[in-house]
Formats: sequence, C-alpha cells, structure tokens
Amino acid sequence: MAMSKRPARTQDVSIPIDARARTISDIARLAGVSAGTVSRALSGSSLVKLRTSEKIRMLATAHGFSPNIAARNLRTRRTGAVGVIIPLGHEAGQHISDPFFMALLGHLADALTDRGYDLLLSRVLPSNKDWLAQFVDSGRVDGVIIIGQSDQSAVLDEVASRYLPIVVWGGHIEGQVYCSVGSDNKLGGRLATEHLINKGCRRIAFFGDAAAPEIAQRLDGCREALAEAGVDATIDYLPVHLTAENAHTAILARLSEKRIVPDGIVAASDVVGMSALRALSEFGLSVPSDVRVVGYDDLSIAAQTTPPLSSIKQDLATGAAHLVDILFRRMAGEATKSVVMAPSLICRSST
Amino acid sequence: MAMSKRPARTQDVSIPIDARARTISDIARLAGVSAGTVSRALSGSSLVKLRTSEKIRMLATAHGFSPNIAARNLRTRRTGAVGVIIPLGHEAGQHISDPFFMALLGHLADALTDRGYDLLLSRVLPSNKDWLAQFVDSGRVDGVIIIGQSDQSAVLDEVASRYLPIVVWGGHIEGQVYCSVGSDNKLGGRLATEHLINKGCRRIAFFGDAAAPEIAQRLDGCREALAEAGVDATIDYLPVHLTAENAHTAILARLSEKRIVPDGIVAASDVVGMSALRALSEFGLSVPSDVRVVGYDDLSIAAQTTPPLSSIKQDLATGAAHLVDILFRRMAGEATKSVVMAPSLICRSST
DNA sequence: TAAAGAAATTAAATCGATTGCAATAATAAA
DNA sequence: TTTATTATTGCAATCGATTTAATTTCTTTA
Repeated sequence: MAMSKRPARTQDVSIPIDARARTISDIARLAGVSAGTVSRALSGSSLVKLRTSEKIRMLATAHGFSPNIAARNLRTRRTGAVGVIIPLGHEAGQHISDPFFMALLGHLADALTDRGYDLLLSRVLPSNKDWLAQFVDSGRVDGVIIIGQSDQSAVLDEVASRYLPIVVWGGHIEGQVYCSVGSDNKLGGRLATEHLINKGCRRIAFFGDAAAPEIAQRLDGCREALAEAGVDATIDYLPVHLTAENAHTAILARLSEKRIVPDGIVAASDVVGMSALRALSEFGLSVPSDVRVVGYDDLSIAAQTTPPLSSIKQDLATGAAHLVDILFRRMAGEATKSVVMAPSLICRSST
Repeated sequence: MAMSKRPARTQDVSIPIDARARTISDIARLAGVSAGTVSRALSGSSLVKLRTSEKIRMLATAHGFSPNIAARNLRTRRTGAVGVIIPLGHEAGQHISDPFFMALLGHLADALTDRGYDLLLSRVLPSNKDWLAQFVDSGRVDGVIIIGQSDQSAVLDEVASRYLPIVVWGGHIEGQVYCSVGSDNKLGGRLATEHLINKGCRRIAFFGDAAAPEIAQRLDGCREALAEAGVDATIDYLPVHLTAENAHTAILARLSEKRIVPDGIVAASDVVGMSALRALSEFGLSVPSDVRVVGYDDLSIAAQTTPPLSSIKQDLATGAAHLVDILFRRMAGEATKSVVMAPSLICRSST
C-alpha cells in the first residue's frame, strides 16, 4: 500500500476514533510524529522534547493504549517475567497446594511484583531429563526459581552450568553446582531433637520421608543430636509422605503396632506434626504430658493447632527475598554464592 | 561483528556445533532447507514430506532447540498464557498465601498445565480503577481468571463488557455482567446453620467479615435458616478478618466479653474455624460438647484439626475445571453463563 | 512424451516495538 | 549573518517465528 506520507488531517488529533489505539503507530499518526518518537516518549527517554512527550502521553492514556508486550520482548530480548517451577519428582502425590510451597510462592509473588516482574508458575512432573532445559530455552522468562530440588539435583547441575539466572530453594548439598537458598536442615533437626531431650524425652521418633534431601538432612541432625547428648536415647524413623491424609494413617498405624510409644516426636513438616497431634489425640495420648511434638517450617497453621505446635522456623519471607535478590544479581551477570539460613526453634505448648 | 553470511561448511551437518542452535534459521541451515519448512515440520504440518520432517526434528532435538516464544506470540497474536489475578481490595492484610487462594490456585495450575498453557500469577492491590484494563490490554495473556471479586465488581463489569475472555471465581451477584463460577454461598450458610440447629444449638454465632460479598451471602443464608427454622434461636455476628492471627484474637476477646457464650459457631472459613477451636480450647470450653463449630471450604487442614472440623465443602477441583473450561470457551468467542455449584456439608467430630 | 495436477518447498511479507544512524530543526557562538 | 553545536525527530533495520502466495519438483494420466 502507498500512503507513505500521510497528510496531517486535523480531525485525527481532535476527534478520538472509536476503537482504542492498538499499536504504537496509531498513536504516532494521531500525534503526527513517527513511531520511534512515540516509543521513546512512552519509555521516558530524555531525547524527546518535553512538549512532544507530554502530548504523546496524553494521547496514549486517552486512548487506553498500552504497548504490545510480545513485540517488546522480541526486540529487547527480555521478557519481564520470572519462572517459578515446582518439580514434583520423588513424590507425585504431593500436590502443588502443599502449604509450604504455597507460603513461599506467596512471598515470591510479592517480591517479584515489587520489582515489576511477572511470575510464571509451572508445575512439572519430571519425566524426561529435558524438562528444565526446555523451559529455560523457550525464552519465556528472564530467570528461573526452582522450589525444592526434589530428586533432580543432577538436572539442576547440568542446566546451571550453562544458564546463569537460576536459583533453587533447598538445602545445600555437598558439591552442588547450582546456587541455592535454604535453611540448615541438619541444624533444624538438631534443634528440634535437643529441645525434646532437654524436656526429658528419651524415646524419640522422626516422622517424614527421607527420600527428599531436605528431610534426610533433618533426620541426620536428629541422629547427631542424640549421639552428642550421650543420654540413653533412641530414635525411631517412620517414613511418611508429606500429605496430611497419608501421615495421619501411617502414624495411627505405627502407634497401634509398636508396644513402645515415643515420648517425643520430630515431624518433618507442620502438616505432619498436625496429623501427629490428631492421631495422638485419637489414640488417647495427651500432648505434651504424654508425648511432645515438634513440627517443621512454622507455617501460620502451626500456631493454630490445639495445642499450638512448637516448630522449627524457616523464615520464608527473608528466604524469598534472598531468592529474588540473588536471581536478579545473576540475571545481571553476577556470580553468587549459596545462602544457608539458620533455622530457629519456636516453642509452643506442644512441648 | 561481521560473519553475516556463514559459509555452508559440511561439518555443520555431521558434527554438532558446540553452541546450541538458537533460531529456526540455524536449524534450517543445518538441514539445508528454508526456515518456513522448519517451522512447519516442528509444528507437525502435513505439508512437509515425512522424511524431511523427521530429519528436521532429529536435528532440533539433537541441538536442544526450542523456538522463541516471544517471536511466535508476536506473529500468531496469542500468548499461550492465562493470567490469574488475586485482587486484594477490601482486605489489604489478607496475604496471597491464604490457604483457600492457594488451594484453588493449585488446581488451576494443574488444569492449565494440562492444556499446555502457562499461568501468569499476579497479585493486585486495586488502587486505581485501571488495574484490570491495563493488565488485559498489555497483551501478556490470552485470558484472565480472577479469584474473588473482592469489592471490585464494578471494575469487573466494565472490563467484561468489552473483553470476552475473563472469568471470575466468586458468588453470583444480582445483575452482574461478568461470568462467574462459584458455589451458592447462601445455601452454604444455610446448610451450616440448619446442621447446628438440628444438633440442638440455639445461640449461634457467625464469625467472618461480611465486607466481602461471599461472606455476606453466607451470613444471609445463616439468618434465613434461623428464620425458617422457627425455633427460638438468635445469631451473633462478629466481623473477624480472615487471617488466623486476627481471628484468634478477636474470638478470644468476644468470648471473654460476652456473658452468654454461643453453643454453635459458623465460621466463614476453615482458618477462622481452626482459630475458633483453639480459642475455645484455651477458654476451657470443649468441642463439641459445649460448643459446636462448622468451618467453610473444607480445605485439607479441616480434617486434621483436633477435633476434626465439620465444614461446608466447596469442590475446588471441579470449580477450577469449570473456570478453565469456561475461559477457553470464551477465548474461542463463545458466550457462556455463570455456574453456581451446590456446596455440601461434611460432618466431622466438631459438631 | 507431454501436459495436467498434486505435492513439497521457498521467498518474502508480517506481527509491533525498539534503536543506531542519519537528517533536520533549534540554538549558541563567531 | 554565517557557522558551529546541540537538541529533536525520522528512517529503516532488527528481533525470530509464522504464513500467504509463488515456485519448483514429482506423479499421474492422456
């Protein structure tokens, strides 16, 4: 089509057309300038004369114009979005709505929104080895946050070795290549156990599935604490899944089957701890007089159980802040080190 | 840098170059065909000869190629992403990590992933009237799901009148323009109340903030049930926020202040119900012998409290399925009607 | 064997915003 | 008034995949 040089008809400026202006050229036409100038004006470039820029901005808001993101992304080679991935490797049953994931996700959403970034949520069942590479290479996001290494640390290492902007929530594993943020799970397990020992517990049980590396580390800490305490204490490890329903059934079964009931329980998560409280109550045992229970994570539900649940607190708010901060530093090309936060014991009535 | 036209060295085909193929033209060059053919081959078009197509696909996987999404989005004028927005209008304190939001979000993530769509999560504090229009017009997503109308139904109506692919989770409000999916909150309130009345409760309390339309409808149902039952029963409305901490404090305060303690409690959510259980226990009242408590939503935590909490179940899985189904129908241009699901009573030991 | 038709492929336009470079307008200095 | 500078603006290339229309290649049939 011709019309290379449009005659500047006055009504274009004075009478707003019915349809909203869709492209930057629409606005350019209305303002009687070129598309480039509009682009610069809307991005606040100082190259544009103030009066021109004001006129353009007025037209833009008047016509409810907002630039096409896909076009901008293509040209600028960035997306303004960060991917948050929850790999459900070892435990397909664990649903995305697990309270811990969700709490962390909430904080991440807040932190990313504050920086003007979108959050692309993706739940992955890692079937092939390529799930992460594919996601990263599709160019949908500027960076990736992975919640929980699950059993995928090999995949994480491989991708992290060539793709910088990636951060993982999880415990620090010996020799990992990728950058992680998490709390010291071994210390957490130790804190819980020492607390129980101090309260006089001698038959301690650990409820949680050590297939996940974080949980395994907590169990380790548990055992270390027992060994160091030097008291005549034993540990009983029951691998229960992290869903409330599973945990409850498994715990009830264990209570009925064992002749010796534990007098202290370290739960691998608050959800498990809550299930334990319920199972104990159904079994006719009272907390904390018969059995003491410590949860893990200190989610908001921990304070609302009856009795309120003592728990090992991981500070998810600062954790999320770290994740986002590190991710942005990596997106800027900086190499960063992993962060290990110290968990702390929150003591409530369950111990 | 120069290197505008790379000479077609033979090893390009046989020996995979170190760097991964970045663009569709890279693959085209390797395969000795044009970019268009590669595009068609990778999208499974029947226009391409089988042998060519196989060769191209092999090269693509061998070089870990995945097409640039931004470019595709620009050309096809669709994004492959759906926006999920949580407007926090009436209750700035209510964090995104509210278990109900998160549970629904989890189901949505599953349903959208199944359809090959991304989920763009956005948390909005509606300060100006334009928050939704801006989001919709930015072209980041093909459709929008809003979780909870909050106090923004005017905004929703306005945008929905010109932008088809939008669905809202929430109760049906008289005269609304937008399409919504939700459960019958009035019926839910009624079910809870009738249940309590049947159990012999006469002094019933409703805990929850009726500023949110959903909650107001539940309270309405509550009152209707009382009126219809014709028994000499009263209701006591305590507006508590939906966060556990707030609810717990407010409920404790109310229990101490009133001379007459309720014998039945309808909680506006499971979180509030849980807080009520704790407050009652701290106050020395036992559930259900002194007071009966019904929660709302029937989240997974409801089954794990002590005692397990009776609750009004909203089926979030089918709710999410409806939301996504309707959204896709609307994205295809179809006009759809709102869905109102029937809630049901799940009876546990708390009543 | 040639012509007609179908199948496979290519070339080039397109999506809409950004940006380096060139061109022009505005201003200051000579 | 002319030239040198600087402040604005326009032009056109670019990002990478998709897709229409045109072209080439291969079959089939007369």
